[in-house]
Amino acid sequence: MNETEILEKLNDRQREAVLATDGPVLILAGAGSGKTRVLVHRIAYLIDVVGVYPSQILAITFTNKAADEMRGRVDTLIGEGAEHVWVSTFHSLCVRILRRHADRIGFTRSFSIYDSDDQLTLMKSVFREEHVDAKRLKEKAVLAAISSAKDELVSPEKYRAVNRDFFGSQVADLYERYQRRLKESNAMDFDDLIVKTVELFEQFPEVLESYRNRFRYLMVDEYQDTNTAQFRFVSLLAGGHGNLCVVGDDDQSIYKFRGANIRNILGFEKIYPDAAVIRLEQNYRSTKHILSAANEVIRHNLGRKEKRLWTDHPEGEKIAVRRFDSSFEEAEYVCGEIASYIRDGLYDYRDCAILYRTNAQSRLFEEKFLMANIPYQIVGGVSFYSRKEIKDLLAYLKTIDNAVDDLAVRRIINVPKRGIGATTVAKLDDYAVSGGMSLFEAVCACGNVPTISGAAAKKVAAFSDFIGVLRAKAEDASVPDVLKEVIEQTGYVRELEAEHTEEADARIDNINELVNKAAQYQEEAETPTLSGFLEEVALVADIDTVDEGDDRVLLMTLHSAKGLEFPVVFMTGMEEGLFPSSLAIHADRPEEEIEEERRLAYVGITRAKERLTLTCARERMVRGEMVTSPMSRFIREIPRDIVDMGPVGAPGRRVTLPARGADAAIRSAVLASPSFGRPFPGTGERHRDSSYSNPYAAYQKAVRSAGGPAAGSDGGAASGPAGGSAASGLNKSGSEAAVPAGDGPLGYQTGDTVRHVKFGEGVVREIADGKRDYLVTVDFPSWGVKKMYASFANLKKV
DNA sequence: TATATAGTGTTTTTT
DNA sequence: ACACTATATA
Repeated sequence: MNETEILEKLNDRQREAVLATDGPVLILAGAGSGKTRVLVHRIAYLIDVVGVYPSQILAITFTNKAADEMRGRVDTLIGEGAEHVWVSTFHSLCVRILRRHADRIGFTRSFSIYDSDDQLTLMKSVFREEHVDAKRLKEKAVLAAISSAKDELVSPEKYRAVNRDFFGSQVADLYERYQRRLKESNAMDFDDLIVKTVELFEQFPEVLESYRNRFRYLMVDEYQDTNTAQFRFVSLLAGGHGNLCVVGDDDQSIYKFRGANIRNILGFEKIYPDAAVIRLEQNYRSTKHILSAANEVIRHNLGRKEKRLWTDHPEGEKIAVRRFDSSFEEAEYVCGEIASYIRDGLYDYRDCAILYRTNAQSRLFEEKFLMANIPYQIVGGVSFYSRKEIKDLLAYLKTIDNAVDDLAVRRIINVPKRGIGATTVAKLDDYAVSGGMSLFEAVCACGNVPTISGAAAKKVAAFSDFIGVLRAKAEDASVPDVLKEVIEQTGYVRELEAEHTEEADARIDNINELVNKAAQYQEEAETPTLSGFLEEVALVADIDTVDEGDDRVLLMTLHSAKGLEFPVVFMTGMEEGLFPSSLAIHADRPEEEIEEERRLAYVGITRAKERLTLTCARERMVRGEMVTSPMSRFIREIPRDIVDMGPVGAPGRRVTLPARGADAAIRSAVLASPSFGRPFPGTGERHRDSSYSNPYAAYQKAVRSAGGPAAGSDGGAASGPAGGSAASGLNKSGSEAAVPAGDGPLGYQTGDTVRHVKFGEGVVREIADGKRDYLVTVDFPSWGVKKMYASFANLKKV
């Protein structure tokens, strides 16, 4: 491409950003201002006009998803040679560097990467070793302190020097011990990946020099979220040539809890006085109303770089604000709205996203979506890789790959049960510690351990032989083959198959999925290795696995939503105490914390392209307790003239009707009904009903593993609210709700065979007349008995 | 050594 | 509400 072609599709500011190739550049990119576009065009310009080799360009992102997207767009725009541009996340880039030079800092190239579960396990072990009473000091609190220290590049020694109080010196001890254990296990935690790379660069200038020569042009995305360690890493790399282009938006800095240092972006010009500063303020994503809401909310923050996003898009719909009596009604409303969008052909499921502050909030929506048969995907929460069966199998791979990974060995030494109990393991452990060896070395030498009896020793020896066989196999087998061998030889799946429970079946599905991932890795990796696979597995975030092609509603936290956009966004749980979180409200320095929450609100609002709905509930269950909350201040910060308060009343009054999908007659009928304006009938009962929540858990597993509510499920949905006593309050269709029971409005009745879009044909068992909708029980031969609301199920008589 | 049970504490957000 | 831990028991 020539210069004109690259520049013609950009606005003035964007063009400026592309043309500022050399020296430090700060691009303040407001939400939706086309920053990825700028970065990709900048790369094209560097290669095609400036003549930089693709391999000399490095772009760093925070998530694999962002990296993949940029990779794809670079490939499309540039074509030939584009594959040599480095596009990577901080963490995977650091792993690549560390593997190459691991021996210099006392590790081998097959070092393990510990996730937060592993960290906790290790810290618990350190507590035991140090005889620390877990009642006095929490493992998680210590890990948090250590993590913050690492974010700030504070070593155990330095930590000790700075924190002289009791807690401080205790943590310093544990920090030191923890690091030693990691090193003995040839393992690093997430934070170490950055810290160790910085150490490598600082201790071995020639290594740093080689990377400085290699990467002549650096670009860092989401710069507002870099912590001190990442900042140092970037500064070191850019140190020679100074060609460092950072892109960020201080208003979207939402990772302070993870050590993100907003000063990195606010002070960029101080650190690099000759930096070119470019502001991208034209928004290409949202309507005028949505943008105004975002601008008005974020305006309440002090100490930000003044900017005001604008757009030439139409005004669009006003911001819908809906307040409900309970969180159940809130979920029902959102569900009903989405159903009506689909019914009216306005949007697809994939156009809609539900955002919330905490992962726990997803449950309510999930229940409603299951009932309504709406396809959905939850991002975050329990990760695929943190499931027991997956962690077990990965621990086998780690044991094969990195024999000194004590944590992995300990995890599988008696999985499946082979009669090596806690006592034997403790003896092996003692022997290992006294002999200064790893646990697995002790296992191999168990014949020499005097305290272990003959019978136990035999079992331990069998285990070490077993690993030996697997290791031999791993020498020349592919990753999926090694994994399959482990599954076969351990009988892991056979054992699960024998259980014949839904949970076991879900676990088997997960295992198959893991084999698929291994096979995919083997296909795609340049030089596939066990370490490489384990690393890829360790560094994926849940958001990375979201497939744009699937037609489903996405549910995720506001944090996960950063960088994404959707035509329709619901921001839910907009209540004081939840969002902003009560932890922020009652923090030592509340103003600061509230500002971070406000930035989170800003991120949420700016995800919406066309429609934005903010919902809140007067009452909701929080950890088993009913909590009453006022509406979030962030709603109040939006000017009233761009807010649509709903069909009846204003926020603060009872608003429980859908804005759409109900005509005037229906509306007045519902208004007149005795249930309107009173606590939702039966919600409390329903939630206490264990038949509702328990099967749901199993159902949920099946759903998650199969990627949608339609697959892999059976009886779960059958145990909905008993007898339809608490009918769906708000459904999409007024006409169905208003007509009395009978086969007239539904077009079928008990005994009829009906067709469902997902479950196929089934026989109607029961039609219960709920308050506002019918609850239909259908027996699907291949899926089991299901209860569903008539207006959502869209059943057709056959 | 493995399992059932009662009691305990916990959560904001995540690479 | 839920998961995890310590304890008792087979």
